[in-house]
Amino acid sequence: MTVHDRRERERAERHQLIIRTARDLAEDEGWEAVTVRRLAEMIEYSQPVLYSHFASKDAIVAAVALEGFEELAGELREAPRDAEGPVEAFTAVVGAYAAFAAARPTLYDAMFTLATGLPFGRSEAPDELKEAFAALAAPVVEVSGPHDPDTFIEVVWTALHGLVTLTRSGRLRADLAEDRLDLLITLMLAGERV
Amino acid sequence: MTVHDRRERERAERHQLIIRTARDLAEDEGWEAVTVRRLAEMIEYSQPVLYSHFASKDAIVAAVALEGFEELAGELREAPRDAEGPVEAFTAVVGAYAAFAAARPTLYDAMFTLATGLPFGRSEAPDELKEAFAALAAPVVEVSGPHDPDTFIEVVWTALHGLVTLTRSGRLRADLAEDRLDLLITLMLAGERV
DNA sequence: CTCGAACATCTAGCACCGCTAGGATCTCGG
DNA sequence: CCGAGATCCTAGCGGTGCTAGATGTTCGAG
Repeated sequence: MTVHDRRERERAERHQLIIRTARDLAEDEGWEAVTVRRLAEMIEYSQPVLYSHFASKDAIVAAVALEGFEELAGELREAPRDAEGPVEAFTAVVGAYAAFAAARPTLYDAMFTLATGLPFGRSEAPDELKEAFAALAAPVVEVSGPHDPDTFIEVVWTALHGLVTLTRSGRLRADLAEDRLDLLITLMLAGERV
Repeated sequence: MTVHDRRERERAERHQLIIRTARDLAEDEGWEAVTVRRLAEMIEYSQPVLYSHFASKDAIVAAVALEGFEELAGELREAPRDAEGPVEAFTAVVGAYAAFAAARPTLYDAMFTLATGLPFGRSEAPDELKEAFAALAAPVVEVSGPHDPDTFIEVVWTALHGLVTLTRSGRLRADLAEDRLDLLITLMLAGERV
């Protein structure tokens, strides 16, 4: 029994090692450097053992993406903690989202550009995803004003996503990211007073 | 002289044929089906001739993307033509942008997700790009209200981009795309009255 | 009119990719 | 002690983007 347990524990550790290695490598050299061969070499196992843990390479980046959603959820929950009033809470959570994307661009790519296989819509989505969305939604609906709350949160989220995505693409004036975020917040909050 | 001219003309035609074939194939079967081998087979030439026209496969999708920016610019210029007043012009151009992305998702991907090599920022950007941006910017700055016009147009564009991107990712309630667009327009216009 | 340079094109192949079949090795219960 | 099952690796398949070198074709100078 104990031997079997140790095996399972070691297997779980190796599972995590794969995810961490993939993430580290992606952050160091970009996702295009993350290949199954390279990963296998780094964890000092042959390629087939990777496939005993994950069905495909995409499943590995999906696992990294899931870690990302978990971390994002944590930071979004933390952000509005000390806020005084709904407007400040909204500003805090939106700022935290933008900060997350700016600080972990590679992870953000995995979550939104690479891991297309992850289900999102409604019920079949993983918990990590729903929790991240909920953590963003909570302070946002508080300032939805006269608008439909579900639509409002979706619009805020998509706008935020577009902002952080294009900011990093080099297609905007690079040094003015903060100004854009401030204006976006202003515009979203202006709706409250309509 | 005339022979040489004919050669050049045929070469230019083949250049266009490559771009059109890549675009058609991508629209039919997705960008992952667009390989150099497949392209070569379809235009009935060997692979190296593709490389006599384009430096890399990425350069081919960049050429498709450039076509996309040209078309987008055209539609954005056309949209506000019959508008009465700046608000209607703004609504029209924003709607045209969303309609373009919804109608040509494959092309939109080439423009914003795949063709990362295309320079955008400021001066070194291709004309097609600057014109598309300008066509969007013209009606948008008219409703920028008290905000900095340059920042306002960037925010509108990024928000719009995020909206159309995530709408197609299946991570939003699929049937409510119009509601989201309407709300986004409302929020952006609310700034005018601040 | 001829012949060598320049051009156009193709065949074949390199190094890599994701992924997997099949065999070797090790572990462990009976 | 032995056979079954788990574990892991070697080797390879069919694909990718890209290119070196050979082959044919065209054209202008002598």
